[in-house]
Amino acid sequence: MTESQIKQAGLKVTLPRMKILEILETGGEGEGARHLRAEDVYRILLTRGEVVGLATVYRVLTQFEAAGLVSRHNFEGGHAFFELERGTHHDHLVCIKCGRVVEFLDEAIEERQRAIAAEHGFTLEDHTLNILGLCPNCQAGQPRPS
Amino acid sequence: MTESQIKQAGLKVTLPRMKILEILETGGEGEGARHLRAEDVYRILLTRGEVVGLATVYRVLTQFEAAGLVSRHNFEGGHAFFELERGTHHDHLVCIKCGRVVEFLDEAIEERQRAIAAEHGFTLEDHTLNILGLCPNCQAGQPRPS
DNA sequence: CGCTAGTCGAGAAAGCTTCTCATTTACTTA
DNA sequence: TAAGTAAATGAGAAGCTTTCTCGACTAGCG
Ligand SMILES: [Mn+2]
Ligand SMILES: [Mn+2]
Ligand SMILES: [Zn+2]
Ligand SMILES: [Zn+2]
Repeated sequence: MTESQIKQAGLKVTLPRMKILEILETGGEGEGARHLRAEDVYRILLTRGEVVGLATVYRVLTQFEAAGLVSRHNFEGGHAFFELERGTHHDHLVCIKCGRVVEFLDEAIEERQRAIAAEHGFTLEDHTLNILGLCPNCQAGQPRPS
Repeated sequence: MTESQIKQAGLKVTLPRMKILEILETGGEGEGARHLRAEDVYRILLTRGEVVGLATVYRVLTQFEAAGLVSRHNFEGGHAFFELERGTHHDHLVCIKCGRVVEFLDEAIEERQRAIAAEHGFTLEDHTLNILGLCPNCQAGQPRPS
């Protein structure tokens, strides 16, 4: 339940926080867009007539990240994407044309990374792997912006 | 030789371009810092008393990238890093404390990525893999900013 | 040497993100 | 339920990296 997640994070249960968490859960509109920019979250709130400041969206997303509720990704292009943390690590396949994101997990790659960090005497804290290419739609005709 | 590289790219051989290329080659000062931000390149130029505009640094780095002379990386934290292109692809192990960068190439990982893109019907255009952790120095006592 | 397209530097501007601060709100206590 | 208080909010200013604009300058060519 969303309320308890916020409480657990040591944060007050406020309307903006609940709305933002709900948008991250449902992906906003019909689309199940799991990876949203702060601007996307803000725009969805506006569409619904909710009055939440953009500064609050950034602030809350950053707090949720610190609390482990969401994770932040820096795909190519500068702006950060946020997604609800589901406890299971995964990496991303990103379409460079329409932005579609497919998630995957490959244990062989994970294992090689652990080995590589160890070989160089590094501790392994985190990693980011993004595979960039064209999705099936975009290889064919018109991209459906999905 | 640096001049011919610039010419080959279809660019005029100008002083700012040669200086910037030279900095990317030598890493600026004594340190062989192979991964530099635009700001770093600009600061090294200033240190040497060279008068080159920051806009020119960004413009030239972008041109070099388009020409295949340098590659651009977006490690965590927003700003881009540039390094001289040596023709051989590699990924990066980055120290989250001192910023030290170690390069590596793992054919098993490369192969798995090709397979994953194919499984999902994506073409494989590019990928970025950054392993984040603490380097040996930073695990021990004081980090030497190397 | 002179032409011209390409390039430069400086400052303005853009675009994303964070900060400031007066006002409002959630939670605690009575 | 009514205060009291610390936390949170919203609007706009500000910060930062990167890009754009434009008048001045220059490399490359004949
Ligand atoms: Mn994801
Ligand atoms: Mn490198
Ligand atoms: Zn696509
Ligand atoms: Zn280190």
